Amino acid sequence: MNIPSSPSFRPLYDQIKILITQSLIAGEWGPGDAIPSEIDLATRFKVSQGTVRKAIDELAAENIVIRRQGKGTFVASHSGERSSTRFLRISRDDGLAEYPQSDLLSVTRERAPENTAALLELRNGASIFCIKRLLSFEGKAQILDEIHVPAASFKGLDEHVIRAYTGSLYSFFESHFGIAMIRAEEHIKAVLAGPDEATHLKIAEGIPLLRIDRVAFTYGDRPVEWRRGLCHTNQFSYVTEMS
Amino acid sequence: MNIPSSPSFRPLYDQIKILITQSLIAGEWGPGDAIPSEIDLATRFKVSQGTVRKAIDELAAENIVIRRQGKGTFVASHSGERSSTRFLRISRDDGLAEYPQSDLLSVTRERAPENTAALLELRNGASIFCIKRLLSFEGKAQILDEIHVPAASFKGLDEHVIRAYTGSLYSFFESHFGIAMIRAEEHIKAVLAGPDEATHLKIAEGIPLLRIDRVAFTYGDRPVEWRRGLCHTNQFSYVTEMS
DNA sequence: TGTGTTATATCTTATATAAGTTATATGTTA
DNA sequence: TAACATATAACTTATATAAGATATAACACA
Repeated sequence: MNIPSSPSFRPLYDQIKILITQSLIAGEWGPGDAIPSEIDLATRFKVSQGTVRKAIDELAAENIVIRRQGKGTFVASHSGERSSTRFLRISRDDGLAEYPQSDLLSVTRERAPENTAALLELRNGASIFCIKRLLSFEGKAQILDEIHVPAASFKGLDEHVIRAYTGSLYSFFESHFGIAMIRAEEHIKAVLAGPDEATHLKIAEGIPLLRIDRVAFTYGDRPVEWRRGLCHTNQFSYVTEMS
Repeated sequence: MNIPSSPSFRPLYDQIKILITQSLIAGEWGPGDAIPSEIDLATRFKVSQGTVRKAIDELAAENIVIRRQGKGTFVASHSGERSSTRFLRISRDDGLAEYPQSDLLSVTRERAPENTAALLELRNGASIFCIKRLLSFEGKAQILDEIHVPAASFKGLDEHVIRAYTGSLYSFFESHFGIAMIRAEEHIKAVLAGPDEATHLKIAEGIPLLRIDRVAFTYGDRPVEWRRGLCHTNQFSYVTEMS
């Protein structure tokens, strides 16, 4: 029990939310799975259905779970048609965002420099994987990505397993490593294409690009990926909404 | 009443939400005002407090109203410390986002070209105001803005009234024209500084800039502003979050 | 192929208690 | 008396429970 007004006071529904999140962390239910019904959870946690409901409502608002009337509540996943573009904010100026073609350039194992280690909350020099890839829309290269993940959490990752997988990278992370990305922060700047970008994106040096830095988090706000994307925005835009 | 399963079926709380929104459109309560208490609204709309609560919950989630325990529920406003940076996604690489200094360059009355008219849902050639300004952080010019609003909704806008106002532009729009911005969509590209940008931002031509196109909406998803910002991202980033 | 059953989330109402805010009344003290 | 502190009351939203009706989906079975 919790004493109201005590410094550590949390409403019941918030405690339930934490308990559900802990089960997600523990892997009791994986991405795509149905979690127990509201009534079952209410029984399990010895609270009313309404309290469970409020907890699930908040998790649904954060896109951690998906509610489907009549079916149940499911752990959010990056697999599936709609989910694959959930974290992809680049779309064609004229129309809709289709998932791009991904071409793997390299997968290397490296030691995390200070900056990367700090962002991923690792110690300096921790082992990380660095994935380089090229995203193309309709055959035209648009985004050059450099993706860093802690090796400890992605054991067994190499070029072959990535190539063998068809689908988005986050969907791959889910199915092979049980790591679900639920939130990301991006910092965007405008930069000029250097020799490397020019080669891969088949553009001239000095063309302006978006440099999109992202830190992605899994359950419990644990950072598990840092990436830098260089994006050619000739016929594409980075789209976002605010309120 | 509403027949469930009919094509136009809306849950009660959603209908209440629409009614509250209509009162906002009608100006029954302006930005910063308290709306009636949940119990008062429940009486007025002849539904239970819980239903009103759910409607207000959603409006609060959309940042249309702000709930304050013990005080009441207030119409969201761009006035005030925290609110002024609500739509400002540019922040210093090292730290927090302070509200920048604004230097007005010009205010002109123009005829909306096709593109602008479409975005603002006006007829071609409709009268619009065009505001040009420069935003500076700590004395350093960073963003060159070109802002377009329909003249019909912003009667009496001119250089003098803008200059006379201290505070954010959206706060000004609220207090002088009763127009509250509640949502915005942005499309971002990387471009090169041209002569005009170079002059105002005090940079060389060819420096990469973010080009941020925004359409902002008021109650009922009515577009009332289109702006293009050109932003120098040497020491600043465009920051965004997704989930 | 239907048709009913069951399980799920969703919606609506009702009630009660907790907790934050403000104004007012009531002291208490200088 | 005047200034200040404290208690109380009245209002607000926030939290929690309960119960019933409805919408949607899946499945068993005739």
